[in-house]
Amino acid sequence: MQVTSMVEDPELVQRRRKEIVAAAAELFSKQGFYRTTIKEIASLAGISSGLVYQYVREKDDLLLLVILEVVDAYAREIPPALAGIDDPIERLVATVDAYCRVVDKRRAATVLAYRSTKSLSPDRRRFIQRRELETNQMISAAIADCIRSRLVRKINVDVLTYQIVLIAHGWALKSWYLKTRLSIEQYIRDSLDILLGGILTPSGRRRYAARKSRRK
Amino acid sequence: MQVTSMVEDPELVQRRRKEIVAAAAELFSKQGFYRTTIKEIASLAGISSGLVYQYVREKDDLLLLVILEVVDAYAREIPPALAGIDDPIERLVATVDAYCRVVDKRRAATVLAYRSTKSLSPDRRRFIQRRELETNQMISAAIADCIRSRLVRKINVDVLTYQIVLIAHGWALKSWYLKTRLSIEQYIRDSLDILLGGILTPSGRRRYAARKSRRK
DNA sequence: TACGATTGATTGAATGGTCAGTCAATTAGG
DNA sequence: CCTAATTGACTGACCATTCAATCAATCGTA
Repeated sequence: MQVTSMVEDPELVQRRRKEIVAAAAELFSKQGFYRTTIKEIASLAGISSGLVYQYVREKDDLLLLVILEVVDAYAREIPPALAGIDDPIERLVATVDAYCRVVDKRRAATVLAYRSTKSLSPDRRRFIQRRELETNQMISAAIADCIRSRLVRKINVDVLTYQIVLIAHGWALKSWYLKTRLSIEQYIRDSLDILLGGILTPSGRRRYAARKSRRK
Repeated sequence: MQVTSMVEDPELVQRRRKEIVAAAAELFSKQGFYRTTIKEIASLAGISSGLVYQYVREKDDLLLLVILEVVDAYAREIPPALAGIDDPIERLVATVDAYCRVVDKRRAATVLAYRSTKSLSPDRRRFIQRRELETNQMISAAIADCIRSRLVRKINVDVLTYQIVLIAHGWALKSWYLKTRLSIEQYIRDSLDILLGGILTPSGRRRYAARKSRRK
């Protein structure tokens, strides 16, 4: 599970790993995991191919480290964005905003995570998924808060949480289209407008309510 | 761009390709593109490895055919679900419902499409993206209809379209979590409830409106 | 009808290239 | 000098792709 290194000096291990993982992230994002060779990674990191294996046991380790980087960035960068915000709605908005911005900063890596999580060993995949759930937990908490204060009605928290996660990830996954039409600011604004403003007009609401009672 | 075959008889080509692509889809979904060998595909399809190359020029062709299958399924199966539905809201609901169900039937293949589209040549990737846009067009049309009839307010159609696409795809992408907690029927119902019912309570709406005017 | 010739499908062994991972030799710094 | 870090040539496996050989079906002709 843990990735082990042959080198003793922990400071050196940290520095070198950072360089290697950065190089790996760049190449994996651009070319994909399987099309990237250790030689390429090493040369981009400015070291020899053999040295990589002093800091990592196998190529798969690099994939784990790269994906972990992304997932941790989410967990690391969202909380500070909420600091000092009390109103539940404001917190929810800030969460969505922060999540989208973290993803925006790491679009390529986010897409990589989607492409490659399945290439991890089952153990490691589960490990990443657990981390992902921890991030989602922050979103769920913000939603639950809103419900507790009666600002949001009792919708399915899991489903809304994933809608938000997917809105954020969607900015990376579909950036080939979205980026040609919107800035991240507009995307966040319009997404929140749909989510919080609701989409129906008063007459739409009447129609929808009628439909619902008909279905009963 | 087109995938060519060495075999003359078009009937045979169609039958064999169907077998080969089905085998490829199954193995690519389970093991990923790069971990799957032509030998495995051939033996699952009940033929020799050499024969595969009579129906396909290279391994990459198989990936294109497999992904095309999925994307086409969307375009093929959504329209019939809308037949005879006139009310714009009902059409929108039916579109979301149909899309989610198509994805549900092809969860593994949908995930595969996300994992592997980047492994296609740029030309082929663009080709698939164009197909995807055609599918999205159906969703956008349903939304635009609702707006035209004043049942939905003037939200950003592109953004809402992608929210819906991602809700549908999300069922496949996050099925490792969602499937343990919901059935597809519940997922569709709860997603629509959030989307159409809106999430805010009256007091939430007041709060949100106040926030918006403050921002101006 | 019979049977050699032709065509096209099919097989699977052989080829060639690629790369992950290893290790003996070299370097640097303490 | 030691010792840990570093190099890069090397190895062994693996696998996409090719191709010579086989097989089955159909055709043409007597």
